Amino acid sequence: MKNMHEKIRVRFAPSPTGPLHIGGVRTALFNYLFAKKHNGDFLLRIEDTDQARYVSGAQEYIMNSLKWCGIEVDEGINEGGNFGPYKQSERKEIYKKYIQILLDNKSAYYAFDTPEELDAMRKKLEKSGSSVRHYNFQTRKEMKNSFTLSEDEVKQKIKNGHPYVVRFNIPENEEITVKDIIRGEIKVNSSQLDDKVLFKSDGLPTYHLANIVDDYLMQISHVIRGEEWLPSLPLHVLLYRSFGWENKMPEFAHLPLLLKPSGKGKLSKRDGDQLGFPVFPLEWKDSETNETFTGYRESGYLPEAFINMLALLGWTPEGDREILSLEDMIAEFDLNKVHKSGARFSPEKAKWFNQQYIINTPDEKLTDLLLPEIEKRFPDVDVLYVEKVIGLVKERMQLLTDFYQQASFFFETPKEYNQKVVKKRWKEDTPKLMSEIYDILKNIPEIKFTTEYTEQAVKTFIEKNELSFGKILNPLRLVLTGTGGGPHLFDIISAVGKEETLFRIEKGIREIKK
RNA sequence: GGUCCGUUCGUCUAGUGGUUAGGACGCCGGGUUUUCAUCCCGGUAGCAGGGGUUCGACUCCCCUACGGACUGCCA
Repeated sequence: MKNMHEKIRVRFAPSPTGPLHIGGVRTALFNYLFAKKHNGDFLLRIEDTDQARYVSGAQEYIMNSLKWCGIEVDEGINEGGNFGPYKQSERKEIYKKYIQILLDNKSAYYAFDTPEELDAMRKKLEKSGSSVRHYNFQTRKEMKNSFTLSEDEVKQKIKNGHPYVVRFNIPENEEITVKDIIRGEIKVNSSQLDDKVLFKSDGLPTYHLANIVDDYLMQISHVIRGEEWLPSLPLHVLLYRSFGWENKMPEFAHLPLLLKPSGKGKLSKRDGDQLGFPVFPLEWKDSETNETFTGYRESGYLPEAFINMLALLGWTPEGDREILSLEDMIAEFDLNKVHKSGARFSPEKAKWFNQQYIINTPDEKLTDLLLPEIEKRFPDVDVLYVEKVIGLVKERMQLLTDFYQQASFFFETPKEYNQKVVKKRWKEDTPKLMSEIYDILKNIPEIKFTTEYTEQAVKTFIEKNELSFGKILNPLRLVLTGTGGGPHLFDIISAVGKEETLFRIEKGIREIKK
């Protein structure tokens, strides 16, 4: 099959039925990577043909999510383009025109069955033990449609405003071979397919019709979507044929699904909050239930880490490299290297990616990201001081939000002391030793209160008195930070300054008791 | 139930007939840091099972098992 399209054009076509979950983000990302790799266009099309499931705010949420991820849309509602409108609810007239073509060439037909009648038909088939439960070449003979009703009856019903749908006339016993870039050739017999509704009684098309018409009209060259669409691929191919567009048919690639971290099934909306990790890129508030779902952004992930992690779920670049920028990914992306099987999402690895990115992000940039929130907690902080602190603690942050527990003692005197550390490090003679350190530090002039100088002074004291380093350094750390860990001790001392250091030592001696 | 898709360490994966089956996360141990983290070194652990094809199968074919998707006037 030759690709008839001179220009690569792909689309991400979500339904605004709620927040985009990370599987959707990955689909968008792969579309974007593929487009950019081949100097093509990436379009965003909103598929809102189901007004019953429409959720307000979802469309904006989708756009904001892509933006946060650094996925730039070339054509869409906000960006414009020559193939609009990019929202299906605004394309009603177009679909009406195209469904008529199918009706005229007998590829589609009218059906008048009520939901109850359809339900009864399916129940009956199930009860009879039949393997097929579809509305198809067989069962349609017993239902109310263009095959069982006379042409006049059909016309009359429509004229009288009787609700109807338009169904696809699937041929009987025809071997259909479809090609998927990731999975190769797939063969299906048309008798297994059902006469899908293409046009609903509310005057709007279903996904299948709208999708094919729009992809054709928008000159989409490659359809890259989730694996859940694979079963309807034969139907879509048949639709292209019925329109006579087979030579303009896009190529298809069905992406493997994202699975739960443990247990069965694909990742779902609920998993995140139950298992303690986000499934949405951005925070989402459900306006109906007032529930809030956390997002990667709010949890302290860097977008670059987030998309890097996502990209490697189902795709591997050449070589052993795992840390890749968006540009790297574009350069390396290859649909043929996308896997066939579903990938289990790992929160642990997601954190690891984020940590790598935090470590490699310049202090200045991290400061920009964190400053607004830091200022809320500690008003009047000095920007340069914050930047310095970030430099000292960033390698022990997995999430941006870890900053507060890692660095609070740089901004405020410890309120309490970790009892485990107290027990282990605070001995009988510690208060006396601490007060000696107090005196030493007190004698250092303000201007010489640097990391190097204070360190030298304390070490000299230790050596002169033939003490162990741990005996001094550990309790000193405790009074300064309240805990047993953290950056280099003398970096902390010089950062908080002479006055505060002395105050903390004095406070520690006074408050810490065994 | 039916149709289709899939199956390499716990997880993400490399691997396309001949490899000591490689890497990463996690976990464990060691070193550096007299702290924690980072970093470095080492260890742990895998081709779902059964038949073929072949001189030779993780790689090709079939069956079974398991997993997944779909089976709506939802996408």
